Amino acid sequence: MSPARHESAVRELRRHAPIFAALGDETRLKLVKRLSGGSRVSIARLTQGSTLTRQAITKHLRVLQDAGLVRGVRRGREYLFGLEAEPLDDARRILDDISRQWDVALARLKSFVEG
Amino acid sequence: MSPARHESAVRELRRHAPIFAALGDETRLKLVKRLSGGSRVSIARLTQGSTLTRQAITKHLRVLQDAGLVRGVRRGREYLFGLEAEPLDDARRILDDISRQWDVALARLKSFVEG
DNA sequence: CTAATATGCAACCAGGAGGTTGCATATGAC
DNA sequence: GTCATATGCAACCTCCTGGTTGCATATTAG
Repeated sequence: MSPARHESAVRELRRHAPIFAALGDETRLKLVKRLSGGSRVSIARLTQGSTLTRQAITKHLRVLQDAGLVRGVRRGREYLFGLEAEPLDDARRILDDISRQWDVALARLKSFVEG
Repeated sequence: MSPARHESAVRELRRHAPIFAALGDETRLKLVKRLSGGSRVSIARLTQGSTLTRQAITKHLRVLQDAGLVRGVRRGREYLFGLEAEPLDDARRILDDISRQWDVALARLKSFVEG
């Protein structure tokens, strides 16, 4: 792996850590899951059924939006939030990379032990 | 989807949010990536090359360990840390589920628009 | 117009996160 | 045995997070 590639990997981690951080809260994870159904939902509706305040939900949505996981559009007096797939895919790719590297390492160890 | 299945999904989110939270820090993400190479590394060696203190790294490792992402074993005066694949796979599964649900929703929308 | 609804903004609060320093202790090397 | 190395523990600090309440504002409904 070239030095250039290694640097880009580090930059990649820096870019992606906030995505995981945004997902690292139960409330936000629930919101993401809810929005993965495809519909755009208002803050008021997202608050319904939660024990939290509307403002708390609003803050969580802002965190998700800052991480790019969600995007809100105004419609009349409402603000509708919908999922954004791209950062989710980025996060998946990171985890896949790590798991892949891990599997390779295990395979190498196994072949070393056996051979 | 039965109520029972829905409840288990909520419990699943509660269990998995801490994994994402643990990954949601650049330093910890770097540590995980480093350990995905397969070797067990001591705290001292993990600290080398970082601008942070050994104690800071130790704290991060503890967070990762609490999330189950990493496990440490004592060897002599050292404490060697290695990756644990299972929670990583759990996190991947969650992301896959969400992406899958999202794709289904998009497909449904598309077929609706197209007729 | 008036009332209800949906959101925005700001202040405030408690607790946790991330980091440091200092000192103690266990283990390995010579 | 002595010294260097690797780690543990505790106190402390600052800043951010997650949450609240209160009030202001915009928009839709009747």
